Amino acid sequence: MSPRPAVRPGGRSARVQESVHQAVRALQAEQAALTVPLVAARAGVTPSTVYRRWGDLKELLSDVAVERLRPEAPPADHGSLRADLEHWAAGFLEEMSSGPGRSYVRDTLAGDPDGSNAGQCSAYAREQVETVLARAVQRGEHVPDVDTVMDHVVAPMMYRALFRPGPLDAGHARDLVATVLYRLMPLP
Amino acid sequence: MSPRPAVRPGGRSARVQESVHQAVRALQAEQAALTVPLVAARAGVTPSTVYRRWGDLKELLSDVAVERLRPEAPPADHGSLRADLEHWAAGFLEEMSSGPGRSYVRDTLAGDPDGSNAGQCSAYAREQVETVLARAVQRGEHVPDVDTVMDHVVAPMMYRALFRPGPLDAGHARDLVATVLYRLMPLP
DNA sequence: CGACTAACGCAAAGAAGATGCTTTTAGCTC
DNA sequence: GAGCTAAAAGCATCTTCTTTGCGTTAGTCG
Repeated sequence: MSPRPAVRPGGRSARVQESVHQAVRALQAEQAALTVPLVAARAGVTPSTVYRRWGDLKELLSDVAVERLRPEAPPADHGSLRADLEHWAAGFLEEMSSGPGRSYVRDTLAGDPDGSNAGQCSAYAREQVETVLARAVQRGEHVPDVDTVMDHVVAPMMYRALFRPGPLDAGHARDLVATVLYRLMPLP
Repeated sequence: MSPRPAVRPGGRSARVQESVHQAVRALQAEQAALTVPLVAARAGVTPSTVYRRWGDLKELLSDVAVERLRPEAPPADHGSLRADLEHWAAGFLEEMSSGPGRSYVRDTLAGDPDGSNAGQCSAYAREQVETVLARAVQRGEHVPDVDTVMDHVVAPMMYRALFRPGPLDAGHARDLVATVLYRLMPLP
């Protein structure tokens, strides 16, 4: 969340921010070296503008990364809580354990002095889970607590993505969902 | 892990590495600005030495951070699996959610291109858990799988420490342990 | 529509990072 | 344990990034 003062969000400021973010994404896509002067040049902006608004490259990367982690759509409806959760969890694990996904999460954490971007990242996942659970409630299903899902489905996947090298087993997502639904569900 | 080539671990190299690590810790303790030249000066070494061995500041910080995350002693023995796990988990949460602890974990992740330091960080926790479980087996207790504990106790705590701002509830650690022991234990 | 001010551009100064070459010294062989 | 080899550290220099003061532009509000 940190265009530093976050004031004056309209007009030129907004254009500059968008232009700079876009420049970062472009350079990342090209595997190019990533420095403030290069980003600024690509964005058609002077370096000092970037330094003044973001402080340093890490914070800029954190802002760009958290933006990329924003879900593009609510989780698909597969007709049941279990199916919804399994599909969403599989997709989440896929994204977070991919090369780019790992980078985005690490960038988010790295350039985030006050933890607000990390919080936002977690909030995105939480919203998705809440959507799935709310839908299940509408169906009359018995659902677990959001925090239970965060602790026992989201957290284990994120932990493995961050702390374990190597590709992740997709079956793991399914197992975690099954564990929550059939062993951790509060009594009806 | 990564003094770049990691070769020649004796003599001068070792002294330089220790001296540089110590300089980083000293500057961190003083809240001083942290740059390679400053660290080098404090360590009585030329900056180019640091650049050649660690590549950049982030990697150096990662190495120092993972070093600080190494447990100093095996978990205390409190006479039962539950007590051992609860105490260890409480301590772990305390450490990871403290200001410095959070920084160490973030530094570890940030300057770790190949994920080896992150892996080491996770391995430390895993060793501690294994020690607790092995002791319980010796006592004849029925114990959960290490991976189950990692997924449902360690991961949730780490997730909250990293992604949620604000202090953490110590009772949470206890709850997670109870959940694993009484709801997720594989049948005897 | 005019004053106010946040945000940007520009340029210069200061600090950090990179690199070729030399010197030291750990580790190995005989 | 003396000499050889090459890894690692020192040194000097050059490049690049970062910071900062000041003038200008352009949203915003009365």
